[in-house]
Amino acid sequence: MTTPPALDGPTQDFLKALASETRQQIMMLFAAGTQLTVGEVANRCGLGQSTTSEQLAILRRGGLVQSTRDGKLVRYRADPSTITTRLTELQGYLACCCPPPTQSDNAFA
Amino acid sequence: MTTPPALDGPTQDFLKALASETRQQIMMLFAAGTQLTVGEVANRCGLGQSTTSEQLAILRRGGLVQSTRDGKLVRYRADPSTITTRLTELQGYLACCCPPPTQSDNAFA
DNA sequence: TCGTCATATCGCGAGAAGACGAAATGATGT
DNA sequence: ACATCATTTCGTCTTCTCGCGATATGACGA
Repeated sequence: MTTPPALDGPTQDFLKALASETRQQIMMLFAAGTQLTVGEVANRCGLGQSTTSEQLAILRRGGLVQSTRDGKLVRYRADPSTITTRLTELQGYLACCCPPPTQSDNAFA
Repeated sequence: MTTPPALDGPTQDFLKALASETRQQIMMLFAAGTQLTVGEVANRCGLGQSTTSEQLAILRRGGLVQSTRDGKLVRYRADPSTITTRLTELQGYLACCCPPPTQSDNAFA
């Protein structure tokens, strides 16, 4: 009862994944459809191998990246469709906290 | 060099503010332009008074809520215009991590 | 099967975040 | 000025997160 509704699980994971500067930097590496292995990501952002693997797993849970096995490598890339979905959900959530900006957003005290 | 560009400060604060279930619940209380005092928020989500004040401060830093002094009370409410701004910035950030999708899945508002 | 390479998982220590009660600040009424 | 009420700030504790190295899993080639 003391728990008003919050966000659903997937959107939770999405926000948590994004709420880390390290993971934001990782996401930047996937600009323009770039695919990278765990090792490549680790090198480019100066993180340990295990750390990188863990952070990528968090990003995957959040729907920000996808992964594919390619032999002994695992290639990660951005997951645009899920990102768009989550972003839309987030907008919907925030929309119900925001009065419609059409008219009622007025600042007279 | 090991630090590729991340998000700017305001968007950082926005994401961090949102990445907490407690704060998400608080935001829900401000649906439809509702204004609430710190004490009211504390009661409704079963948190201590000081905790609530601190969480509201984080939400304010993130641009999610505004506050106004009204006598000895402080009334908090959602900050729709800033929310919209931050959300748009976030979309822009994520857009550059997403390959231009075949334009079939683009939910740009 | 065995060895090797890439990735994932485990265990750990350091630091940040969350919640609380107590004390400080600010505003109002007497 | 003083008392009072709402809020903020402070000190503390507990819990979670981040990064690491070490170890386990999985895939390939000899």
